[in-house]
Amino acid sequence: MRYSAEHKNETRVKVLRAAASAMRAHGPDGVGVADIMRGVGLTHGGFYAHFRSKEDLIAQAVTQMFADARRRFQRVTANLPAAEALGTYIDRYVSTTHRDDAARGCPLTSMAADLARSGDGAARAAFDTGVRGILDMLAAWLPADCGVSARARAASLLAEMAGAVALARAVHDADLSAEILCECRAAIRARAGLPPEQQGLSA
Amino acid sequence: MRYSAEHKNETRVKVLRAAASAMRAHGPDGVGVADIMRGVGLTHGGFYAHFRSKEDLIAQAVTQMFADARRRFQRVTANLPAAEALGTYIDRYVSTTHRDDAARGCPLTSMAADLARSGDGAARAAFDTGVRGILDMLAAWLPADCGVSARARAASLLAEMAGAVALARAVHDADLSAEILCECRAAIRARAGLPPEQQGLSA
DNA sequence: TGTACATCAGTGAACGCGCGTTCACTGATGTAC
DNA sequence: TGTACATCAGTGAACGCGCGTTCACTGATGTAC
Repeated sequence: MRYSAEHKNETRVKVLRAAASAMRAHGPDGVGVADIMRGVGLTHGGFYAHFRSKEDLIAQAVTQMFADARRRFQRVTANLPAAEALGTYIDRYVSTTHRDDAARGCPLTSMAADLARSGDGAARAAFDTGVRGILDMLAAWLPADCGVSARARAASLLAEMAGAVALARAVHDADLSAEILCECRAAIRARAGLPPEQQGLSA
Repeated sequence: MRYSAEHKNETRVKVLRAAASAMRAHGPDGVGVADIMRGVGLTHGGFYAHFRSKEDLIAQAVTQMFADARRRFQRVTANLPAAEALGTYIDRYVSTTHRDDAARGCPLTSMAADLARSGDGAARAAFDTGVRGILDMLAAWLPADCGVSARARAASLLAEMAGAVALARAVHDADLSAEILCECRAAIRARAGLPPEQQGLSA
């Protein structure tokens, strides 16, 4: 069946979004081409009308993941002043919600190890671009402090955020996992110059 | 050929060590049973004389990884006072050496994402034990500060250490990777109450 | 002490299985006349 | 306007391949007599 040009692009984007979600949840090697196509209501054979290979898909999906995460976040922080946007970002990042929803979360936490082991230059380049984007965003919200540049503080805060969520996901014990998130969130807020979270909002 | 009881155990430990290295470098799904056995000079069929399944091997290898990392570290910090041991731990952890040698490094950075996706209860329990061990070790070196418990500070510092190395490994650009390690190491040392590193030691 | 047998770590061929990829085919739609 | 043809997204069977696992077998050594 012949389809319009817009139809083809719509399908491509649907496959890309499905891949970006599934790969964040299960890793790039944890999802098959057939799984992704089935999730979009197609069969695996059609995949190669849109992507040269699975490697090509992974590289494009990495860009898609950062775009997804950024869009979701900007929907919440539009027009907030710097301190509030930063506080919102930290609280949403270092949360049980983010921990439990890797499919829609930040690629840093879910994809870093897979990409570190991968020889796929395009995917890694896309990852670098994504990391720089987040660092720039954080640095723009942060004033320099005690002679440490905003950029340096951004790198340090981002590392703790990503590490906290990665650890909280890996740890099986619910109390230990919650403890890690809670302590890290408090430390990160303090380091970012934000007031402590209000008590009583969480159980 | 019949072998002595010690021989069997020696083989088991050799397989376990080889698995612990290879899995940290390539992920548990990135190494095959046959690869590991070949690395020890045996064929794949003999594997099942030592382990019930690959899942069983992974769980035991996780324990082995933490033991390996701990032994390597204790060799360097034996009998050091707390502040020096802590400083040594941080400097070694957040380093290009550790970044470039995942096979002999901390399982937190290399295995967290894989275990988070895994349904293997035994492996995850072993990981929890390992995380608690590192947290206890760090907490013992850290005094409480500003009403924040040593344990809470340990969790926060460990998250940044693990996150920094994970990011530095994933990022492809050498400058960005080095920048992340350098800034995070400085921030972590400062937060741990240690003096800044001496300049001039690194190029 | 010497002999016959049992044991069992290790071998290597074989098995299902799922994966990424290929390919001949389909058929609705765009295009040329 | 109507007709013949070309296009190409999508189908589904088939392919090689590597993986985890099984299994009949080997043969040096421990054990029973």
